[in-house]
Amino acid sequence: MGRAPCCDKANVKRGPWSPEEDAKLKSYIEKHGTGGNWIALPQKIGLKRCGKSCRLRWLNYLRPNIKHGGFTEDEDNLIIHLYITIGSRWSIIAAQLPGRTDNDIKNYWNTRLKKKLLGRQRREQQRGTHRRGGQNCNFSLNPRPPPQLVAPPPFLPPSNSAFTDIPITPPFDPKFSYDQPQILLPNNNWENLIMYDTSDRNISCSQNQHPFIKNSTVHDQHQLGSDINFRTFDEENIPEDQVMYPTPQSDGQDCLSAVDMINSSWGDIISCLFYPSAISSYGFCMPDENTTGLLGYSE
DNA sequence: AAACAGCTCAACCGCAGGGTA
DNA sequence: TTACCCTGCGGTTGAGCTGTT
Repeated sequence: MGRAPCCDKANVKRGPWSPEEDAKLKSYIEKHGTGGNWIALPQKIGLKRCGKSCRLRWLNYLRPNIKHGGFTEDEDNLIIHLYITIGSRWSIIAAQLPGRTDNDIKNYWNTRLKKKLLGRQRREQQRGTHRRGGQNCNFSLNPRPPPQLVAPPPFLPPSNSAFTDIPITPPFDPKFSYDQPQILLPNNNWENLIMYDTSDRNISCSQNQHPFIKNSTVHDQHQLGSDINFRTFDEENIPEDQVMYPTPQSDGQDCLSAVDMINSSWGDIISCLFYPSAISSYGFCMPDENTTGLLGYSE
């Protein structure tokens, strides 16, 4: 038996939306909201549309402050960077670009940006191997690794710092995932946890503090034994002068800025940290059997 | 002017996962 | 625990537009 359809396809209109339909939907949602039920919405308004279609139309077209087309160079670079870092997670990428929808970005990537990046890659290859952070670096347009990462990125912790490697022994806690990332520590002490990026800059993270926001408090932080599961941060009303910006890298490949990160959930950021690609700025190391982690304590 | 190819992007589809009875 | 409903997501489609021959 097949899956039950979400609506009666014989009795719903499909295809492009008319201005009248747009007006009906927009006016209703602006007055009453969605009511938390998209399926029931079209019947309430008297639209012969599937609830999913209404939702899509609102989110991608009618919602206020939507921008269409005209992507800036900065937006291009951010999309490329995020795609290479986290793959085709369009909703997360869209969350970093105010006014842009995941559908728009997906279309833009598939029709133009991918070609642009391929062109850039070809030019780089013609000029020789692209170098970054002192290491050879070839990136791929299929960057998202399978869920079980085994090979660590090319990164070594700074040799001259007071740094103690903490062995992280696989297999990972099965709770580890993109969406509920965890940092596994060998004990409960995570005072002055240090995170390194690929250019040896460090970002200190004291207990209960957002690593990029001074004097911030971590809410809903779960610590079970040696597992720390970051979940929710109070991301509103953060004074600009309280945000610590990681400095741009000398090779021009900027890392994600702290502000960009604040606009998304911390889980997304940690995902980036744990899923570095060849040119990811933040080089958390996914250990194999012989590597130690890049989590460390200052002394 | 017509035919064709390539491109764009709105819309659709099916699946996964969360919530709830 | 299970079944069902709903939402959100990423992949895909196809109508319409634009450029080329």
